[in-house]
Amino acid sequence: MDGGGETKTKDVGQLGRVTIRTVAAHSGVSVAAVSKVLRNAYGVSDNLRNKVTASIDALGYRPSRSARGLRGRTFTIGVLLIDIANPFLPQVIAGVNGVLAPSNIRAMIGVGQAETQLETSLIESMIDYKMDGVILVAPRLPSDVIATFARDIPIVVVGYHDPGAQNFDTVNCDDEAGAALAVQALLAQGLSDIGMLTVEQKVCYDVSVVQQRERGYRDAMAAAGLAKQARLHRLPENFATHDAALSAFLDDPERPAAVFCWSDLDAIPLLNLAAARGIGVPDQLAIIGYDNSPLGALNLISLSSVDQDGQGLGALATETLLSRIEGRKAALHLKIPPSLVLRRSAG
Amino acid sequence: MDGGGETKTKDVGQLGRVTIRTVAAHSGVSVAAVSKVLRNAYGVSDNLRNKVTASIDALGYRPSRSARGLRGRTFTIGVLLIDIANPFLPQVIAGVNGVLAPSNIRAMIGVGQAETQLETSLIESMIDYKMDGVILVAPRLPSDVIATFARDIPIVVVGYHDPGAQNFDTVNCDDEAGAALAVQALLAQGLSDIGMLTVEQKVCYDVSVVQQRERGYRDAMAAAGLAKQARLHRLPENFATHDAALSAFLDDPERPAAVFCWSDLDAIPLLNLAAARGIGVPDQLAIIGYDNSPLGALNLISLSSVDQDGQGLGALATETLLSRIEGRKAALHLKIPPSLVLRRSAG
DNA sequence: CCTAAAATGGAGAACGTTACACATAGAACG
DNA sequence: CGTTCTATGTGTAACGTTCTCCATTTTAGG
Repeated sequence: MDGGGETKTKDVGQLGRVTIRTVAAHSGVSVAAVSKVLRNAYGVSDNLRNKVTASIDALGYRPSRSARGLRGRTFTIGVLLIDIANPFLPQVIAGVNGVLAPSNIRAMIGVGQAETQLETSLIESMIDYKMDGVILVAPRLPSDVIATFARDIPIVVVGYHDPGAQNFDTVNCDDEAGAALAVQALLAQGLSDIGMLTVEQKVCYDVSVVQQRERGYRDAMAAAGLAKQARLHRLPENFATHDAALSAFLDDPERPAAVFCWSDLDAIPLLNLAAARGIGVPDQLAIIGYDNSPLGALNLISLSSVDQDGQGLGALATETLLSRIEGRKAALHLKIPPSLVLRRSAG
Repeated sequence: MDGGGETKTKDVGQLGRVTIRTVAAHSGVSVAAVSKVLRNAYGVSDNLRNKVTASIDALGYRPSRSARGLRGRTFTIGVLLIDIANPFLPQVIAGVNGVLAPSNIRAMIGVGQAETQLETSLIESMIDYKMDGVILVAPRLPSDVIATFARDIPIVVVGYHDPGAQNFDTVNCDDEAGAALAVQALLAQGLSDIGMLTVEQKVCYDVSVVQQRERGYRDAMAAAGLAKQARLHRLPENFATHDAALSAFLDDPERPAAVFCWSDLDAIPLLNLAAARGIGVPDQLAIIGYDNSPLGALNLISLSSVDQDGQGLGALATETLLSRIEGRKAALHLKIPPSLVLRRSAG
């Protein structure tokens, strides 16, 4: 039988793709039995399992995900990223891949480029591919649109504060607490003239991390008896115009002595522009960013920043999605705590 | 009939997924006719096409990619990235997405994390999903392994110099020319004591961009009559130990007056470490990197760097893959020219 | 008008796997 | 030994679409 098996291996190799039928013939059992082994279904003897597993190994069989998608699981999850250049996102992906590595589940990533139509199209592609579930990272989609998708596929959303959602899960850093950490650190340094640089976000503002960070800033200022001094400086939505807006902020004669910036994406350019103007950081302007991106750690930049543990977020979102895929219906809304990393720009 | 069509829309919405059978019934034609319309196949009258298209729109029908994968095209291409944190890669992805945007083809990305096993597993997933083709970006896979995969799926490889490959295409920046640009710029500044910082790469060194950049450096030095002075300083393969190696390079009493660095990934930390040591850049050490990553443009860093047009690479790779998917068999090996961006670190 | 060629639309099987129903063998119990 | 229960393995249809073959209709030319 073994010799025959080897002969068949060679013949099969010339006949095209190894299918479940090939494995069944090779191990002398039915197609349904092979399928049961593959799905780890109940009602399989050890003997049969060993026979089938040996044939799978000998033939190098891999199931077709397309065929599986018609009836069962594909062992793939989709991850939709708002864009790929944000230095926070590699950490999230590392967290996702870290959880999946020991399994046969793989992550496929779509990059939405902060365009609602492309985001929608990519989610649809993931549904049409019958992926087992989807993680959305900072999507620009209204909650009811996500809920509609959630009828077709399990969904976990990261960087999206919608605690009332019932059809999908959310996993977030506690952005209010993060902003408060920044304000408190500046206060602890004797600074009280503390502004916040935020950014315009017309789409989905109510569920955005931006709104949460603004609220955290305002509440922390109020808690310190500085509610009247709290000031938001709002950058325009179009990222390409941020340098001009940051320059205007720096050149404003009423510029605060310290600033909490909504993201390292703008804190680092701010620091850079300040240096070019001879504005001393932190002496004339203390700066705290958000995300603790790796480039902020460079000595030449040395940005203080709130760390939201992107890797932890990615890992938790993945575990949450896997539990939803397994059948959980009740929505989970999870928050992880931020931390503050102090560097030269403040403290 | 129109009223009946509307009634059916509502009923179908309650019966689950809209399938090709739903569309056929709605438009009063056969399943095969609808399929012909979807595939833009020959033998479809305008009248029938209009009827079917109207039904598709009315029902919001989207074909199942799983089902399509069993027999036809899925209109999805896979992109395998070596890792996601490399600042060059967002440009590549932007190039890919730019070419695909007007079509219904979508890109799904896998992140290999420079691990051969994970890379292999992700490519297999893309094959098992019956994606139409795959772009591999700087893969750590031997040429014969890629050729084996290319028997199952159209492949274009980026950042991988294998001009003899017959079963897959390559799209690269001319890395030799890029290195030469850097050397020539330093020579033009009167510098002749020019070293190169490169990195150990045991896997696939022969096809690597590293080897090409080393060769370009050596040839340019030789062309300037400086062959004897050409020196490579090799960083270890483990990225986590690069800071220590860069520090050792900076502390070496025989440190050259200028250095061409294989990548901004190490050029920026080098610049950072030099500043921390009070080493004047470019006066005591001129530095040119490779990739022209966005952070190198920050005033606080201001790194001179070879630009390899990541976006152009991504776009060209995508177009090349699409032509291979359409049936081209002859291998293409394309190179695009680099350019040099001079900033404060050299120039 | 007739004939031949081209265009059109449909029937039905293929694609590769899963899930369900059920026949049968083996185990447990009186 | 006979009956009941449990475990195992199999047959077969479903899943949603594409592809091939071919019957019929339409078009073109004499």
